[in-house]
Amino acid sequence: MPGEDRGVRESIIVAGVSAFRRLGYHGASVNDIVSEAGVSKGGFYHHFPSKEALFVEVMERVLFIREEGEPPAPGDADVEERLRALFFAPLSREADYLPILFDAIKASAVVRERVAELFGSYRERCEGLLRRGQEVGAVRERLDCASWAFQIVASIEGAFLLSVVSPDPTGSERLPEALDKLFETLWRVLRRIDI
Amino acid sequence: MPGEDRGVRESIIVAGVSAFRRLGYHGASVNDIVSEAGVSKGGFYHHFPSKEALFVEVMERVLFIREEGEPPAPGDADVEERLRALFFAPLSREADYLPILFDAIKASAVVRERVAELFGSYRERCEGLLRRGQEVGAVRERLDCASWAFQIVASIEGAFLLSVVSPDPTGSERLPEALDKLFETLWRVLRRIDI
Amino acid sequence: MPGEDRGVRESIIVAGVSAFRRLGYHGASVNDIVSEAGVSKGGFYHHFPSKEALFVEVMERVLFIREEGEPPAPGDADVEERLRALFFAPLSREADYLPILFDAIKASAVVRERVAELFGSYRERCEGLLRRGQEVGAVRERLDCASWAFQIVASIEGAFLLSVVSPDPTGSERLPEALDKLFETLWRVLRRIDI
Amino acid sequence: MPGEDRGVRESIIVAGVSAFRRLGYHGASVNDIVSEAGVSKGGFYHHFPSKEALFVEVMERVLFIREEGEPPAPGDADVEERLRALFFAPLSREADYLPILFDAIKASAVVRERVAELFGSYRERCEGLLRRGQEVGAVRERLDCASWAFQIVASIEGAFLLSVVSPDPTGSERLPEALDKLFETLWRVLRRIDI
DNA sequence: TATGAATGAGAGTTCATTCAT
DNA sequence: AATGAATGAACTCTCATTCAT
Repeated sequence: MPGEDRGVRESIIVAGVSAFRRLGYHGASVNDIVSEAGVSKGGFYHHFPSKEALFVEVMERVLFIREEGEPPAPGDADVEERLRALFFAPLSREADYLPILFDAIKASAVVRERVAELFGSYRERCEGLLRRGQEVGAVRERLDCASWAFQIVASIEGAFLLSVVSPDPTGSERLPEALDKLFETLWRVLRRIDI
Repeated sequence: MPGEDRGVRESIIVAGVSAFRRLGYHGASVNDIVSEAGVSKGGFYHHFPSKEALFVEVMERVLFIREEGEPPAPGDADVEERLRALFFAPLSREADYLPILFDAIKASAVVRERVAELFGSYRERCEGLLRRGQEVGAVRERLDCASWAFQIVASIEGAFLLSVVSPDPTGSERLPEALDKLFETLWRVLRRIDI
Repeated sequence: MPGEDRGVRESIIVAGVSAFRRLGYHGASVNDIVSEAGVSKGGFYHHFPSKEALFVEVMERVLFIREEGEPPAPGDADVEERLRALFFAPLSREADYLPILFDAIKASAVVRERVAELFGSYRERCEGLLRRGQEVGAVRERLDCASWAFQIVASIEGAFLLSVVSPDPTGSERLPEALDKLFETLWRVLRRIDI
Repeated sequence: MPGEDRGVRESIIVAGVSAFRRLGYHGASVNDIVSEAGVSKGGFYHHFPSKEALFVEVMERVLFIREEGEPPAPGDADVEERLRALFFAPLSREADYLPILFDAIKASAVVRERVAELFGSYRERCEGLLRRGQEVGAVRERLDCASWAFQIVASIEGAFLLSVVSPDPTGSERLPEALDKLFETLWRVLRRIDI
């Protein structure tokens, strides 16, 4: 029964998302996950070849920044809007997964590669947008797009990281606000011919 | 023999630094550490109550940004220099320890608290410096110092994080250069009355 | 459809022969076998009550020395020819199945019994042939046929065993040649009135 | 305490010998072995890196045919005696370990290599002895020593194999007697200029 | 007939920690 | 102070077999 099938897989993934979040990659045992999912151990390994494989799937689901919001804007001066959309897209993912990622990264080459890909593609999309801005005249001409793309991603990921580490709610409450300010500043810097 | 004693502790810490870096917090077993240190297991537990305790000590040593370089500047307009020093201080620490931190953070409340403290104090020092800059007139008056301090730390830590994940050397080679540009930009923004 | 039915059974057996050879009795899982056979797990258990049952069937097919080549010789002095045929018959079976047999023998009483039967019947046929040789005058009278039959079988099986274990091709290349020499010697010994 | 140390290792090996014999390589679990040895699982893995490693050690102990009984005979015509000693040496080892060996051989390359070595060295010693017999004049000159050495080992191992498989005690009771006859025959054949 | 998802006991192995010496 | 053998719970993963569909 395909519905049931998808149901079991799905419930394992959901349990995985929750268990990994609560306990970390190493802290969450397959037993934890299957008992939370209400599935037998054999069932788990019927659907996933390993705990690592489940984690990769969980990661895709939780961290992947969807491409939406970007392509439907082929216009002229909408570079700002598109950059803004890209900038705030990570806010939609589950912020507290960043440390868990790094919990897994030493244990799994696959995770390492996937994360590098993730950040790399994000950086590339930033860079592409900046270049397009230059063509259109919305971004200042003499600008090292690659280096600025790196910096943008770094600021965002760093903000996530800090908001997660800080145990007081003030820190995490500050996140959207901080990103807001960050974007305004960056945008000012980027669009001026001369700062 | 107190000299020997300190020698044993020290060699355990050194081995810990290296083993944790290579293998991560979970990946490095106490066996790995003691055999690298040339110390017996009993010796290890004589000096450290647990693996976690060693990790905290290793963390202090590797990540703690020393207060030095800051106090010797009580002058007037040297806020820029002091901010620059603070900004680049993390570069001297071992960059690849950031993911290892997150490997440990889920497994140890102590580590979690210490990391929060670490980032918190760094942010506070940034904020203090910015306020001092406002007093002296080196930083523009109307500036949310707390929020900008957050942003500065985020950019730095984010840059480290990306440089660690990216497998290509370009990414990590880019780090000092990127931080350089980041600082210049930020400083321009911070000091101008009007951007 | 009976044709299809036999086809499924057959393909399971063929896959079993191959999987057991490659991986051994314990090493070959039912999954390995059914996926090699292109059959579902349910299909497997429809045709065989257990993995052990399949192995017994595989064993029959691979190891059983067929009676053919023997009965069509009711003549007088053809004892030598018939003994020679019996002697070399095992060469036609798949030599590398001997260790796999022993892989299974501890796990299955049925296999154990069947193997004992197999070797027993071979020994009996040897013994019968020797006795017939005595009647006919082709084999020396005073000869402990039972004991010599045992010895013949031992030499053959031992040769197989060694040829399988030895990793260098010389060893296995030597097998037919060695059996040749062995037969010549034995035959000389057996047929002489006095050695 | 070195005495205690050797005691634990020893008791694990003894339990291994017994458990492997009763249950086979796959059938004997580490749990079986440690509970028979009265040792904890951790203790087992403190002394042996794996079940496979224990098996290799057990195998050495049970199957290795010690070199003794051979070197103290540098004389002239004692080739017969030395060959006889070599021939019957395997009788002192534990006969029923042969199938267990093959149970393990598919699962472990190390075991496979060690067994090949074992049989190979035995064959070489046979061959050397035959050559020495030729020099001394005790063995007929025109004799393919390599091929006969192979045949001797094959006969012995095959006899063991059969004696183990056959469930009736007659079969195993027959073993020393059969080896006796086998040796007499072989020796006659080997020493005669013309058979 | 045929499917393949589900089972769950049990496999080998790891590891932080303890403690008798 | 120092040793390293010993512990045992917990780990990830396997697999022959069952059974609802």
